[in-house]
Amino acid sequence: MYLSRLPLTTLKETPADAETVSHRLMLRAGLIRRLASGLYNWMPLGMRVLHKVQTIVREEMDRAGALELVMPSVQPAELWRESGRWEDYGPELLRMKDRHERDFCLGPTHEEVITDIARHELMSHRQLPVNYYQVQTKFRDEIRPRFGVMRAREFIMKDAYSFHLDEQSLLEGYELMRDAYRRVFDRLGLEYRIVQADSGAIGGSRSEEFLVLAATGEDAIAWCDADGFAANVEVVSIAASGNAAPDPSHERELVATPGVGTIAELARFLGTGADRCLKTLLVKGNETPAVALLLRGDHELNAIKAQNLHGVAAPLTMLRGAEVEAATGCEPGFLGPVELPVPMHVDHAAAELSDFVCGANRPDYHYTGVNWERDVDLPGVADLRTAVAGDPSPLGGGPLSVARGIEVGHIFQLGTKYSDAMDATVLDADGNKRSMHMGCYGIGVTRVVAAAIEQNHDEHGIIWPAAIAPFQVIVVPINPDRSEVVRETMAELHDRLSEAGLEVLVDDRAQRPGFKFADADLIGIPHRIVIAERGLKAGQVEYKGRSESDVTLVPVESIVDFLRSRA
RNA sequence: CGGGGCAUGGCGCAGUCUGGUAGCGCAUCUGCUUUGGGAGCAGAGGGUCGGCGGUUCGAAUCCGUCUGCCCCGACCA
Repeated sequence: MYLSRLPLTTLKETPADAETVSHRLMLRAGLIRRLASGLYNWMPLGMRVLHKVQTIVREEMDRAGALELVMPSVQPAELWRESGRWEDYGPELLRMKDRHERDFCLGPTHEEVITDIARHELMSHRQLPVNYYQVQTKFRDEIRPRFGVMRAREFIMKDAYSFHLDEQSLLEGYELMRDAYRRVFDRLGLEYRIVQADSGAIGGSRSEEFLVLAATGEDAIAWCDADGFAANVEVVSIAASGNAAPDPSHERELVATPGVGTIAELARFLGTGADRCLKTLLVKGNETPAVALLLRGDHELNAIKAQNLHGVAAPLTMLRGAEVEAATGCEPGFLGPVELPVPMHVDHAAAELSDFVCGANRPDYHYTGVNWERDVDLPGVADLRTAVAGDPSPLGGGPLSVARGIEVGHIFQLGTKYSDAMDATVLDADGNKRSMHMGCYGIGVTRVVAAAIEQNHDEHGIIWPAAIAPFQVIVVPINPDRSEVVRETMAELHDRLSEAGLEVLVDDRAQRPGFKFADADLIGIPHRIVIAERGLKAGQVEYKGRSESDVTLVPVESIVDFLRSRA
């Protein structure tokens, strides 16, 4: 393809709103254009990348025996009522009515529809197992779309759903998908990890995430090389250290702390550490208006763990200022467990504190030198906090490391959650009706593109992994309008490389060399060939790989073989 | 949803406080020159200053209201 025929508008200036590298580069390179918040147009160059990702995904799904189909993105509400998710899914589900006032939604995922298909099409255990998949547009009305296509509202997902007679078969199907996913991400050329994960709104039992390692990732993963543990930090359980709280050495004292309402301010005000303070968080309860959660000041509450506690309403909801006052008689910022009139849970680490600091349930006052049992009964102890680097691995192999990542794939064992709710059954060999066991498996196709850029770029632009580059080779003629031999060689290389099956982009625009080099680097084509009059005198053109700094001279006639040896 | 901010040619911004004929850079078009890392000169086109309402002789600028967009935020207790 000749670049003069591709309206490529690259931007020299960085768009103001783009925060992350991938978002900036995708806009600057003309891969995407924003239509509205969280909604993006995929321009021709970006579409080529998207196609390549989709092709790899399809090839590996087909190889694993999955069957492609496509389901509507508009879905009738009845199905969602059947599964219970019309009520459960919340405002992320975009709902609408048709002209007859019937309820519909834009599909954020397709468990309901596929289960409906399965209960009509699958009757006998002899048809199982089956795995259906599609590559299709999803819509999730995110609270805050951001980072370009990384967290967009409309995005492309490959979703697959498997149906099995029993748990053993589900396990086998799950492993098959796990292997297929590994092949997909290996072929994409991405550095990733597979980690245990929370199954969230999709439901089911076991699930694992595929995370592309990148500093800008929205997820954090914890792992231990010694024992092979790896999980999303939000699901890492933290055992009690086994250390009892040291004996009290201070008397409890009421201290005036005017206006000191945060842990950071408190620690500074008292000249102590946040890890010597107790923070008291009030959340909505399901039996009482409020439940208090007590954590060490330097620790973070883990929402998933907290909402599984007895008495805590799910999803976890923090109380607002007025609600806190109604429940405790004190404004936020000065709460503590001493004589607090609400049910409480305390984290292991907080239960091991002695002589700690906490709010006095009086505005502008805290207690110091507080001790469990002596000053306040120790509430139920639980694992409430999110793991951090250095916490012990649950498998006992030593301290955990923590890194950030981008979730690009997620696989679940759903079990019979949807098949029970929607009566998706088959007859087994004995003629008995049995709910099918289900698995579901997703890859964020559009997000993969952004993740690839986060992981592969430099100060000049994108450096595409070979498998998903929009073109493999870019040919840059120097001043073609002034040199007939350059012009001829340009046309010759275009034809020869194309015939050799290479995807070639020829920059025949009437631009100066520097301009073309800058664009070639920005759009990240892996292989670059420069045609110049001076090299042609020796019958040579110049080759440079996108991530290399040195140029190689190659005879014109052997350029195809040379490129093949590099590809 | 709460808090903060922004809205002025295609993009990035100034001008708003202190009302008086709408500007800069990039991009686009034409011509000449230039030609190995985002060229120079000359000229040209393109904006009802987000919408509506108000104040005023006069509004991008002041007031009200609506809309859109961006950032931060379950961490505060």
